[in-house]
Amino acid sequence: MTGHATTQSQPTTSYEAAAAQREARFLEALQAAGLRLTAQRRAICHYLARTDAHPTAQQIYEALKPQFPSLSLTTVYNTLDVLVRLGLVYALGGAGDRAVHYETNTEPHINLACLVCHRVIDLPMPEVGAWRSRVAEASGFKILGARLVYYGVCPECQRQNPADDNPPSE
Amino acid sequence: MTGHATTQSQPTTSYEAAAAQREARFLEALQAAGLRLTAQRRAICHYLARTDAHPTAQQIYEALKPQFPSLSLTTVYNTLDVLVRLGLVYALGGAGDRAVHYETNTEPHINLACLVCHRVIDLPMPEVGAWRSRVAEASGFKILGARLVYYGVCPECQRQNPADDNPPSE
DNA sequence: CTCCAAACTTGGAATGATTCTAAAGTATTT
DNA sequence: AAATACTTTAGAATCATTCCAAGTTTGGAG
Ligand SMILES: [Mn+2]
Ligand SMILES: [Mn+2]
Ligand SMILES: [Zn+2]
Ligand SMILES: [Zn+2]
Repeated sequence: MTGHATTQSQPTTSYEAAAAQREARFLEALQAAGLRLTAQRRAICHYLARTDAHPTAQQIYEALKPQFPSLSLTTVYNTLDVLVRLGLVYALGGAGDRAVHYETNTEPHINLACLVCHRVIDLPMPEVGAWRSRVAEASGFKILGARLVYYGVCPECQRQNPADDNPPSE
Repeated sequence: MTGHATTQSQPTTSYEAAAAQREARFLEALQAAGLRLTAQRRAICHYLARTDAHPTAQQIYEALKPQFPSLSLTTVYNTLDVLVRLGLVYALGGAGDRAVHYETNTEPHINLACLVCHRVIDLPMPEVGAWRSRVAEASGFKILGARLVYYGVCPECQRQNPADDNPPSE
């Protein structure tokens, strides 16, 4: 949408277009699953469609609370559960903190979790695309999501703790 | 060891030989890290070197408790932390239960976690071997472990709950 | 061999993310 | 409008994991 394409679609616009599309996919899937599109669910999908930060339930809650004071953390958990069960969002597990980080980027990639600063970044990796179906076929599993994560210490944190050779474990 | 090789090493023997070798690697690494080889750590390494079941801390504790009544769950956690920090064991995260499952198989493979029965099985995948270093190089991360997991429903659990389309999420 | 300090283990208490529950709110259907 | 089916919400309950203080064990110095 908004595809003026004067010379090239502006970064901002193209980003928002992609986000909107992703959000629409979420909402359609919820609807298709027979669920209602409540304001809470919309807000959460809106947020998820626009982050690449692998947030925790708590982070989503805090981000939305100001604009949506009645929102409850339980609803965030419930909605994430639904989205994970529909395979729209992946549950990645902890990153040094004890909270589950969620992932909305279903493009083939590997995640890198820093056990020190608890950030998770993406590393594109097209080869990964082939695995899912291969794994499903080879195992007979009904696959709902993936957790493709390498964990360790990011470059920044390595610089800040050159001596410390003992970061937390999970 | 025990390499009689009458005609071929017996399955049992070869399995035990591999396990013993893996255990030795654990113990050597602990020692190399300047840590003491206590009876508790030995017991835990012995157990880990011989399972392919991706156990939780609690499961390890319960398995060892009868033979080692004084063992404490805290020690199991502490030892797992050490092993994870040394990169000898990987922390895989939950499998439908809320507990972290640990992994001792450092051969390149993908894990499949069943969200219903909470079992995790291995799927060999040699290609995976190349990533770790590739990922490290591309990102600058110091990598300590991996969590290469697809989660869903195993064939057995699919059979038992044919109708149920809604397994738990994490 | 004896003694000391450092390294370890242990049981119990504390933490805190996630789950559960019951009550109240909202949409949908009759 | 009333009944019904879904949802949200606040607060309590869980329970895996972490923290802590105290008691043990270990390796080495003397
Ligand atoms: Mn990602
Ligand atoms: Mn495995
Ligand atoms: Zn970091
Ligand atoms: Zn199963």
